[in-house]
Amino acid sequence: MNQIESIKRPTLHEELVERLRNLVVEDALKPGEKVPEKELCESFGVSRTPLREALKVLASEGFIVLQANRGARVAEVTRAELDKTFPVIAALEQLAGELACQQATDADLKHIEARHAAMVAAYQKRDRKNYFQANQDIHLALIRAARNDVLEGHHRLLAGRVRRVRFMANLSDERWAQAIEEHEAMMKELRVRNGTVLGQIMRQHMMNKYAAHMRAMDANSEASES
Amino acid sequence: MNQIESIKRPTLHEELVERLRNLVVEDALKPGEKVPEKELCESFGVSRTPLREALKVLASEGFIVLQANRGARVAEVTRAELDKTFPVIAALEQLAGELACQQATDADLKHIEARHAAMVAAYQKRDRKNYFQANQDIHLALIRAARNDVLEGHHRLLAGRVRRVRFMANLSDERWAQAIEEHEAMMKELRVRNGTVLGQIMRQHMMNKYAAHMRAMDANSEASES
DNA sequence: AAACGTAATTATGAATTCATAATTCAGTCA
DNA sequence: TGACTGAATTATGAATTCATAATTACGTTT
Repeated sequence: MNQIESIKRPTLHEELVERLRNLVVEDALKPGEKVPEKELCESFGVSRTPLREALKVLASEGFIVLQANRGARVAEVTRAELDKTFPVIAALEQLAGELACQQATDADLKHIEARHAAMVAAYQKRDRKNYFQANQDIHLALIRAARNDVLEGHHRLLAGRVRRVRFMANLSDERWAQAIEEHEAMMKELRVRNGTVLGQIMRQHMMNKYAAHMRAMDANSEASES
Repeated sequence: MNQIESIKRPTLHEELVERLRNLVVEDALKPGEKVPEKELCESFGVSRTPLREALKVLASEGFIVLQANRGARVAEVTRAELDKTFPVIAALEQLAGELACQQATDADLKHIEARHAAMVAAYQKRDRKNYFQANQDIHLALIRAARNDVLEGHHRLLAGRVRRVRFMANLSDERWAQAIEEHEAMMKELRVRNGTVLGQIMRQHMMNKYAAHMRAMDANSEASES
């Protein structure tokens, strides 16, 4: 009998890790804010034990910070931390690009082509929402196509840490156009399965994205300081 | 008043994470083995609560595997997993090499030179123990010199996962000589702070190490099967 | 004797309880 | 009035307790 659909009743703490991480990534819990242990227990209808287990895991993933006897706070995403994180993400994306060219199935390529077309269409309509969605799909699909779950896991963690920043990224027209060009170049290399070059482009693409975010952040903080 | 030496009394579960991880990495707890919750509690003199919190963290780091209602087992390090892990480590080492050339202090360089000399000396005496130690020091120092704690953290996790394999690696004479050559090449680039090339060499060095391990493993399993 | 089913035991997940560190707040004194 | 002291309150870390799932042991049946 083949696994119909293995009945998975995840344990409470696993469920909680998922849901709490979403609260952080989705920005329902704001950076620096205290994680209200008691209220979360009540709203989830669980006792403190599994919730605290989940907090320990979230802390080891870097989403929250534990202070002994002083509870948990949502980790701040500082400029310094972004400076450390983006290069690592970029390096992983490079590897993903290389592996994807070796490992991707025809179905993978087809799917990525489709999402790429959708992304370009969204760009032409200046439809930010669908652009972001398609963009994210493409990056995820490329990671997946690399068929390396260790890579995928570490990438997901790091990407989660900076997701908030990506959300608020209101990209400039120039950067938007440049991003599209970079994606076109990526598709070109992916089609001929040139992993080395695709990897290089993906890495550079991520670093450009990073630089654009930093410029936007600096501009913002200057504006608010004036 | 400047922090004299902030009194850090780590919480029990933090302490436990450290010590349990060491048990796994140092191979005191063997892969596939059940993690004896009760006995560990007794030997550490703590209750189940902090120990189980620690287990959750170890699981999220991939060192152990939790099965609902069936306890924890030490994660197996399968061939498939090594195939996934080494390329990621290699990619991170490449980044480390690049950053180290930008960020390393003179003290860093001096320290690495010293450890390199010690490693070569150990090689000439065919002193495996000191060779391994110096080798590990060099890799760690290069990572540290990159001054990127996100990179360092992820590298440490991944390296921990495969440490066991590295231990049992009884490297061949040819591979040993080749490794020394690669290290010489690394030092050459580090001295002139050529990050791009150092990164490439470090990545390739790690992949060669991986290939050597795989050959050794295959040879071993063939031998035991015959 | 082997295989199945059932009861007893054990181990696990989660709730609760307990001890103590941190915080709040009231009262005192400068 | 404002800063400091110390009691009261709250929150946190850890131990204990409880309910239940999993495993083992045992007896029955073929």
